[in-house]
Amino acid sequence: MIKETSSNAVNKAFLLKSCRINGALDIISGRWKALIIIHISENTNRFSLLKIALHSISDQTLGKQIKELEASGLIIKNIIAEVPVKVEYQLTAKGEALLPILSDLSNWSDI
Amino acid sequence: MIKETSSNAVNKAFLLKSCRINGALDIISGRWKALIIIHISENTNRFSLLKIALHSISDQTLGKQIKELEASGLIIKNIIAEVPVKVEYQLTAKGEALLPILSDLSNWSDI
DNA sequence: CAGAATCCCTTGGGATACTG
DNA sequence: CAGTATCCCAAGGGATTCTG
Repeated sequence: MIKETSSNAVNKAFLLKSCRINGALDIISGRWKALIIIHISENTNRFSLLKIALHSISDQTLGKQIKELEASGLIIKNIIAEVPVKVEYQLTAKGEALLPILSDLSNWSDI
Repeated sequence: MIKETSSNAVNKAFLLKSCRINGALDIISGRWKALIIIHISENTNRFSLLKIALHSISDQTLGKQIKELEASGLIIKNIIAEVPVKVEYQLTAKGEALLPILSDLSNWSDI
């Protein structure tokens, strides 16, 4: 058994960190995901509103990206039983927590 | 001419911000880019060292990602005229500025 | 209105081999 | 050592059409 040196500990921590960063980037690096999150945070929170806001997106693509964001636990959908049916999306706590990071990224790209 | 209402101003600012976020994500969302930046920041700063650190990467892919990071202004290469030639990469100020954001992302993905 | 089904096409990343 | 050249494949995203 190899003794756990501090170097090993650092490497493990580093490895873990690396994995998490890639995971995080996987979650938000879809072509529209960051934008969708920002829009929802500003109450552009319905399918048709998002479609207008992201004017060059197709139904299909918007649907997919929304689904993936749901699966990642960043947004949840509220189905309001009216006729016609109405659906609103909102950010989860995790989704909210992403907002300041996106803001940092936006500022960073100005450097 | 439409008068510049505060609503318009907000929309413009929002649009600008959106574009920047997508630009930022384009820059760092390559499969290996965040990892390469972190490794270089910890002095894993040569082609062969990076290849070892990212053990499942091919020469070709590593070369491409490095080139794109250079083109984005996140890293620069120092060619040291020895025989055989030696090349070291280092982060630019912009590259350095990305590190805390990547750290935030890493922490965020734990939520 | 809010999507799902199907089909298609571009692109990112990988394998292998070669070079200054 | 530090790459480049060529070729290839899977997958993400788009267009169109259809539905509860």
